[in-house]
Amino acid sequence: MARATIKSIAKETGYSVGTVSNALRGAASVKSETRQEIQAVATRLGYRVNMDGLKLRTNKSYRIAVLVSVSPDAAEEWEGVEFTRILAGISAALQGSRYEMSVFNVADIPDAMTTLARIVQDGLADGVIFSGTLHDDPRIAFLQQHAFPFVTMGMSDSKMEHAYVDFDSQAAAFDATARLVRLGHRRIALVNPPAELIYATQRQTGYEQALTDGGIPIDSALIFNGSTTARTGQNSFDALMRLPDRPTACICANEAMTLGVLSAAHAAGVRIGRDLVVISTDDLQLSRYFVPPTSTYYVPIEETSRLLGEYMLKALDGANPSETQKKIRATLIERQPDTPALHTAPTK
Amino acid sequence: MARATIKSIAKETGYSVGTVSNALRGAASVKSETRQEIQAVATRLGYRVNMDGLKLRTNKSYRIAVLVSVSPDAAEEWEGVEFTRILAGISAALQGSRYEMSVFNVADIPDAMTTLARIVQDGLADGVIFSGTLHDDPRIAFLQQHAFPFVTMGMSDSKMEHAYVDFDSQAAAFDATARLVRLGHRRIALVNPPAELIYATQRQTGYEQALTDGGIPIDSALIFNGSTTARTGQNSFDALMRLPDRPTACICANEAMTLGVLSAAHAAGVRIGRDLVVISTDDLQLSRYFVPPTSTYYVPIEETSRLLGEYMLKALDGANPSETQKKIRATLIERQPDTPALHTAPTK
DNA sequence: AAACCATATTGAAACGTTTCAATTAGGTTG
DNA sequence: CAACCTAATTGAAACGTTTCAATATGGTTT
Repeated sequence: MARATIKSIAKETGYSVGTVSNALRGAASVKSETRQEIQAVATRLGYRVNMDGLKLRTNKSYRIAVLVSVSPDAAEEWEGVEFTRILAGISAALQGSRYEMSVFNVADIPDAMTTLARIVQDGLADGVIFSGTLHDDPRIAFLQQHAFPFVTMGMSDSKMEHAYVDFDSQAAAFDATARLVRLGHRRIALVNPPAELIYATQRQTGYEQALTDGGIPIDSALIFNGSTTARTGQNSFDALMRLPDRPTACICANEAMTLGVLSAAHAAGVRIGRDLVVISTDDLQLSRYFVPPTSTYYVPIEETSRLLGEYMLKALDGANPSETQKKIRATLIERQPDTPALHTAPTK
Repeated sequence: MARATIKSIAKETGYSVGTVSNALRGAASVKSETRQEIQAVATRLGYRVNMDGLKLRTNKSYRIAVLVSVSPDAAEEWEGVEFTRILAGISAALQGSRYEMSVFNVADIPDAMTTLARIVQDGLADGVIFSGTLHDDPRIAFLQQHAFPFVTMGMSDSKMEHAYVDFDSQAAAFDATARLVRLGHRRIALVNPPAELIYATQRQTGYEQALTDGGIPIDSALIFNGSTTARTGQNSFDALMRLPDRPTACICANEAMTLGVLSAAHAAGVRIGRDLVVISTDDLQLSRYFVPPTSTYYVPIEETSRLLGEYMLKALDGANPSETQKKIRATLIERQPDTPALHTAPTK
């Protein structure tokens, strides 16, 4: 039993293929009784549009490209990003639309650029979603220049407005820092993503603002940038321990970095929660299983990525950028007792 | 400048579309000079086949469905599976072929079954890849019944041969257990995935065999099954501690479970490496950052998943199942000193 | 009753590809 | 030279869809 097509419905109902096509798309030119009759037959026969025919005719791809970065240099490392959940959220949002999600693995920014060029030129997709926005992001510039629809995870510094879903990293960093300051900490380290990332700057801004509000001078020796891996956390901790005036607290950007800090602290015999208070941002709710568990600012990743998909559909529908922008606040989950700063810094 | 098509190449070369089509596919019926001439023009014009036209004509989808399980009940948990790397491996293998990878999110087995039904009936894909094979796996039965090509990550107990890539879980569990037995451990716990998974059985078989070889009785109170999450590790540890005769070692199935055990041990004041030796299997190389780091049997996940893609292509090419089956050995990475079993079990 | 209008439907072309029967050209055999 | 064979190429149909000019139908206005 072959799949029902417009042609088979035409034969069944006696109308022409043109009418059936128009009826199925709910065109006003078709008399409403006719439309209902045709639609009834269509559902009876279990008609589902053949996207290949549709795409061929319309020259649209009905595809949303999702750029997923798999950096080979971090192959031996874990970057703490659960892309599965992001993809799940996006495809959930696309459910019911004619669009489907298509995953494009990219290694780095140049690779992303060539991929985007292919997508735009060869019409591989009708829209793009990607994350990790940079300062002067070349991907955004390219897509805007070609008037190609896209949604980013993370906002940008582009002059031109565009669709995005962002975490309020600045607010989270501010809150975390202010909280530590209130507890009496004056030497607070920031373990941050690479500086070219917009949200690294956002975090640093929030951090510095809270310090300034608390009358604490900013010390660049306490700020670290690196890939969001455990190794970076480890390296940062080791560097911190070499400082003459050691920090009593540390704010990490994600679970992987936190894990690295805890790991290095354990190796160095530094007691987390007493000698060093660690607080981080968290998508996977993993920090509750750390030794010891750490307090985190939690962001619901799946819900967030559903928004990515929804905004993509809106953008393809020609929506105004202002309707497709959202900043999501993280919520604090406390797992460590509010430990005040100790007066004496730990000695190795 | 529109994209080159067979038609435009026909016009350019003076041959008919039929000849061009045959030439581009390297058909022997086309004279070799003609073929070369046409192919030269094709590359000059940057011709790339339009898959929509191709698919419409051939009624093939040129698509490989990858079933990715995103269980909503584990939404708040981390299952320790890095699907990003799996997808990257598969799409790397598909690179250069005409096939593309398509991600299908499924919540559970029934959901997977309806998804598979749609894939098979509506021709959504030409082949399927999925992981987590079960005893009497209904997915495998369904696909075999419909003679639909597929490759599994993990072998099955199906009577009919099929393509798979598997880790040698049994060997890894055997080695791990035997190693602990050599160190004098006699009470060894096994923290295992749900029993319906084939590899849970494989692990248990290896474990029991090593115990039997060492003359140690098998105690079912030391065997735990549950989702591969940190919570399961935590729960297992708590149950272990309630036993009158506590274990001195524990073998975990993945990083997430290991993390849960470490976390619970920390909470209970049990010293890992002294009171309890933990060893696990590991895909992400994450265990080296645990507190304390744990020894693991490591499986290179990206390379493994590239095989999944390669076998899929072979299977679509009608390859014999025997050419598309592989069992991969894990390699031991030691991170804890070889701690012998203590005589006195820890008291809480 | 002729002319016009609005509404509903039709028919055919087009998107890019493969496939296959039919055709052509050239060579070999009887 | 007629008949046949082989090799190379052509032409057209088909896949499922949209789109749009053309047509048909019936009603209203002049």
